[in-house]
Amino acid sequence: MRFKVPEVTIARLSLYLRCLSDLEEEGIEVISSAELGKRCGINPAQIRKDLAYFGEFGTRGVGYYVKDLKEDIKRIIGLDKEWEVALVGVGNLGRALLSYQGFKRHGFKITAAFDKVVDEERKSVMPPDCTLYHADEMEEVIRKKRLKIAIIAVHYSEAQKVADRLVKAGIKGILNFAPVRLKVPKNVTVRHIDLGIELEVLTFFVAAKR
Amino acid sequence: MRFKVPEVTIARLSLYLRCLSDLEEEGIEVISSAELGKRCGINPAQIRKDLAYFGEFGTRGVGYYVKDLKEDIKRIIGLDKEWEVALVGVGNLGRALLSYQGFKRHGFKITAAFDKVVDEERKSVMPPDCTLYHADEMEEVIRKKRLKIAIIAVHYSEAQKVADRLVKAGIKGILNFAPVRLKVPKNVTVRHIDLGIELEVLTFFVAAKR
DNA sequence: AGTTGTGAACCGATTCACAGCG
DNA sequence: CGCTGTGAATCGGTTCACAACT
Repeated sequence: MRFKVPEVTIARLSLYLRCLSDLEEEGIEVISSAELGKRCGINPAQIRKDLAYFGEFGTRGVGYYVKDLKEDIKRIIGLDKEWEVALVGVGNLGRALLSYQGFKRHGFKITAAFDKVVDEERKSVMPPDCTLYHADEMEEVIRKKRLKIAIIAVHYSEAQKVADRLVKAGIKGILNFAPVRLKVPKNVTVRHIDLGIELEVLTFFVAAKR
Repeated sequence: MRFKVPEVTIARLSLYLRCLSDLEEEGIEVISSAELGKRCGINPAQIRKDLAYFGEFGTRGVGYYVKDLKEDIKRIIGLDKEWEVALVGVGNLGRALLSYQGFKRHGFKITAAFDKVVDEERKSVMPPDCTLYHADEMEEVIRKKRLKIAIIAVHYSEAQKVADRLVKAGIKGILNFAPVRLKVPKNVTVRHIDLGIELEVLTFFVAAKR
């Protein structure tokens, strides 16, 4: 890609990808940006601009070939191979993530989980391809397995420390569920999922409507 | 408030709130926007602008009184009272949310959970103040309890139907974990948490760095 | 004719820079 | 003097509108 691509563009590509999968299942082979836009609630010009960051994928006068565009977007995002992911923190949230079936569909697999406690209960919730390690082994396992993406699901008081260790071990992308803004080098990407903030935003708009 | 407030502003207020709580615990009584900005990684002018939507809270030449500002922001967001929340879907994710302790700290309490299946296993994971109802009772319970905020944690194929029912029952704010963009009337606020998209954004930026 | 790809216009949010005030 | 509050400048992303192309 020639220029800096905004994160929202990638988020939308991911959205288009899902929509294209649906279209494929419905047996639709060609789609215009106008129609795709209607389906996923995005302005058609926006769709064309998003794709333009990466090349030309459409046929003028026709539209986009669903199957081709789907493959192209997969390749752009980097979903043409499976990604192994590390999970740090096997509490309630961690367990929910471990049993979340959606990951596989997207080509992600949690292959290593870390916790300060390694007991039978936790071991029993591990899916087939995932091993539970003690937190002390984090750097070693991540290096050995060459993992690049990690999910932080620990208490917020630990999150920054965990992030520092992950980065040192070679992790380049972090999905953080702890309610703290992690500080990481710029060559590492972080996405924050903060339930508190989400709920408070809702609260404000609900409370305002009166 | 005089004008339309962007959602990001509220998200940041929520962030400031946390930071102010920390400051309070540390015994710091006054803080400048510059210092607060450094702490939570936000430009100081941004902080002042965000607050300016709602009034004047600082003292020129001094800064902001931590305790006062904290209370003011709480009041602005609508956190001066406790919010009862409905949860739809008691699968893995739903259970994780039920046991998530962070809600209380923010003044949220899940008081009603709904699922198509009402069994002993599910009942056993209910926290003290929360009752499990059959999905059929959704509208009735929400109306009776006057709930305004709901969390959707059902399969994506059900999510839009659930949303429609919630809106009809009087819900004004929805936190949606299902990977579909919900269509709701404009007087209803939706926040989407989409793990697939988050991971794919990470993937892109990680894959790009090579 | 129909739809893409894209420069130009637009819009909203962020940052700057300073006047205003304690 | 120092820091807030804010108008003006800037930036980045979205939408428009049309030329280019099939």
